Amino acid sequence: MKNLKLKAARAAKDLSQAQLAELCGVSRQTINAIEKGDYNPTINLCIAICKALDKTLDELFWE
Amino acid sequence: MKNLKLKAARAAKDLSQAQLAELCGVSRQTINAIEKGDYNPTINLCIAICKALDKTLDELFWE
DNA sequence: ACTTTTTGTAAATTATACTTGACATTATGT
DNA sequence: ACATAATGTCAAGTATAATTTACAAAAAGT
Repeated sequence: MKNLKLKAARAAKDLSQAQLAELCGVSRQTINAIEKGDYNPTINLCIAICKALDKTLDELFWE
Repeated sequence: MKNLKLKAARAAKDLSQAQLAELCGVSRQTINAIEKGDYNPTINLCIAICKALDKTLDELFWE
């Protein structure tokens, strides 16, 4: 299941997947895979993504 | 850094590390390591832990 | 005191998150 | 139409989350 909340939050900040990846210190493919929803990132990466997008874990990764 | 919020939430449910591990489908050592704080669990495991303890991600894993 | 449960910790293995590099496709702009 | 940026996806490699087995040390119970 795709993570549309993440996709929307990234769009709201006008960031590309590559730019968000840079901010989080991971590869573009990793961000793409998370948005696509076909895997299971670590909590530290989720936190880095949240901070980059000014969101909390519950806002982006809770059902 | 130890995850004391997790430890407290588990205590509040009167669950041992082994019982919580069972509920989450992981090993006791994994729960121990997360409480001890020396590593980086996946988001799916964090969510399983939250559900077992009736907490949200922000309550247990957000600083 | 003794027993039992719970916790802390370690080493070796397995599963999987994440990387790099590459290419195709879709959007956006001029 | 053409160029460029952005996204989707694959395959092979590396890093590390999570497992198993095992043992020692606290904590809790009787």
